[in-house]
Amino acid sequence: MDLQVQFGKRVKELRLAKGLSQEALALKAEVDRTYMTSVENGKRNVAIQNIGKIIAALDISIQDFFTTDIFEGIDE
Amino acid sequence: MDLQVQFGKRVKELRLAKGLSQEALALKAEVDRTYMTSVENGKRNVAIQNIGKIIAALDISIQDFFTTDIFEGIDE
DNA sequence: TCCATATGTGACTCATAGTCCGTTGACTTA
DNA sequence: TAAGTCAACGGACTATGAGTCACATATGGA
Repeated sequence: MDLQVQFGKRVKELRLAKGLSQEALALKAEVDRTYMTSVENGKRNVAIQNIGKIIAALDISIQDFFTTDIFEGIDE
Repeated sequence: MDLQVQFGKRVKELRLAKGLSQEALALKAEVDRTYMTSVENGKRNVAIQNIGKIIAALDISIQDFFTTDIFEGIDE
């Protein structure tokens, strides 16, 4: 599985756990709603600045964000 | 401190620990030599695909890469 | 049925990610 | 004095990510 796909899955997982809509999270992260949609669906090769914004909006540390089975076994 | 700066520091730290030159790591990660320099110096807003390539070239898991004090306290 | 909320998609512009050519300076070894 | 390795930088270039929009779809409630 592609890393950008894994990233999207993780974002969606954490967003749903917080009971937020894509739009609410996008607002908090200061990105466009449709951009957030494509990130969650693994369509975007997100750059690290936006990764930081999104993780911060999820109220989780970088460490905790990446510490999950989703990121086991990167194909690349 | 900026996330892309923290990322660069972490890459450099792990690269030196492995005794690799920037060029050797760049070759392994399949990115440009000059690009690796600017990444380590926090000048690049690296996209997640290249983050994956670089971390893989460092022979470390995503989890372990981000589990370090360097990533404590993101300003964003 | 109508309306609001939530999500997804294709296309677009523009800034920049990333490559490839080279140079320079610091350091090391011969 | 070379001659080599390494890190950093720069200019020019191409590929692609950032950011936005119109529009579509699905759902649930009044």
